[in-house]
Amino acid sequence: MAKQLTPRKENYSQWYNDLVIKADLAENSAVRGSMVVKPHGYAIWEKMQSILDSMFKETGHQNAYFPLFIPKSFFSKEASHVEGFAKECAVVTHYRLKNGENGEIVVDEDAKLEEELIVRPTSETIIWDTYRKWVQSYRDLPILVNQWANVVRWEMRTRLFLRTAEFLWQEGHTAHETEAEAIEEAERMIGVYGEFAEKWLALPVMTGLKSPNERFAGAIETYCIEAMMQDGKALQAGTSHFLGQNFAKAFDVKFVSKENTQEYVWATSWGVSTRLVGALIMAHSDDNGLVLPPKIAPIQVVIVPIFKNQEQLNAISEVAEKIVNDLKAKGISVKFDDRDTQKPGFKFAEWEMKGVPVRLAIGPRDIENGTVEVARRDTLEKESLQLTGLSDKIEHLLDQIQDNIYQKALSFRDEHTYNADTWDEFCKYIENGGFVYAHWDGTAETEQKIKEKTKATIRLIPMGDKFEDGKCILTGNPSKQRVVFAKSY
RNA sequence: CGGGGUAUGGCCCAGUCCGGUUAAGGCGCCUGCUUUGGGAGCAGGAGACCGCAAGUUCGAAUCUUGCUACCCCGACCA
Repeated sequence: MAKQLTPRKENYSQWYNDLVIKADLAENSAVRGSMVVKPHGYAIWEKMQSILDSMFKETGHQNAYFPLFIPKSFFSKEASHVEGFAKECAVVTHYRLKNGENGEIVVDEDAKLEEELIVRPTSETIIWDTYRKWVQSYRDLPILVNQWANVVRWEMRTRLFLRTAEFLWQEGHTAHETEAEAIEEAERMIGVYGEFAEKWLALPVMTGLKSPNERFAGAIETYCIEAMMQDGKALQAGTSHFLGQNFAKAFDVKFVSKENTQEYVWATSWGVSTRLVGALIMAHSDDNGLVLPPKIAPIQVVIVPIFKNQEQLNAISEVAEKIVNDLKAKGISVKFDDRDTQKPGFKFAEWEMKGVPVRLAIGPRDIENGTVEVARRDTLEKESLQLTGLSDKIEHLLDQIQDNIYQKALSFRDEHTYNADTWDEFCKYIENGGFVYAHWDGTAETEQKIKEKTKATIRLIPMGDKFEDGKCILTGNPSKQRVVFAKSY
């Protein structure tokens, strides 16, 4: 079994800390908790972006862009929203620097802004202020808009990928004529996230509702997908919120209905972030580095030539180029690593660290025999294959790897998912790490007490038909449904 | 904001208690030769005013004082 991959410094392997991402923190506290996403890490994010973006468009959404800076006054309009974010906002107070007395650069106190600007922690406020101007009639609805952006949350403690001060994400913000339509939208989008996680990231997720404690600031209902990492902890991988009319009322977004009455619009918002890259890493990696599901891997196949001299390389290149063309024709992304500055063994290790799903090695021996050595990243198995029909086999192999990675994560999750009916059982399961289905009396106080005693929180309340009478694990009060508890990131 | 810890070449770090030649080692980097089917070997080389500021001293990485930054644990959180 892979070692525990918690994002703590003592567990950072080279691949995590240096190859995929580097937290090049400046000496200065201003970039505390920010991250530098290096090219390979960013390529993974770009791939996620392009897939999600097309899924959004298939469900009728369009992209737009709203400002980075939000006037402070916008935040006073929705009470619970500001309460949720006020403690972690970066605030712009001045717009100019000047030379100080010792040749230092100092803030020019004369250049103080009349109204401070908030660097967006999320864009609800500025978007709803804008939507007010866009909506007059039911004919203007729905508004189905998504934004790809960076946001800043001045967290007291940061963790690489999982909780950085600045992160990249997408945030969808929709406005609807009816409550039912908005709820349908929120549920549709959590479904999109779930499908994306399972089919593309090979990441099994549970879908459900957040308890009131864990709900998004300003939301009526928060839907979420939760994934299990290799240490048994839960990671919230995406959320979708039904916002009711809270923001419409706060920002006065009204429309004239078919019946000629003034109505407030119904809203949703939904988002996923670069945290998904962290999820991918922590769910699938092993001691040799990343294990990328083929569908999300920026490079799916790498070809490493083994040669002693230029003539050998030339002969190998000829074969390799044909393979490259065949694979590209099938839409498979492939890299021929013909660097002469590194040895083959080094390249094997390096591409494994980067998680490339399939590696082909071609040496003089293969040239003679008309073969290549095929190595798969997920199982580290190697076999020698004939050149004829190779690209079909690789195409098939990529599918197999995708499926195997998913199945492995799924059985891991199943093996670490329990039903608990007594408090002792509950504590034991939580202690060992994993998801625990248990009865809860539905009160915030009980949830809080359980958190204090065990560090476990309610990750989600399952939706649908899994109702069952029982007694709360802590208080013994009646409960109609089991909820999922786990320790989380 | 509470509690604990750390700061020495690009990276990991020894040395600090008990002050004393040129600040040690490993990784990485550069050059040459030999190598190349799982992270090469040997030889040579470059690279550090020891976090910042003051103080004590003939002499400070080491002792004193102040400051700053970062890390870990908690509250907060995608």
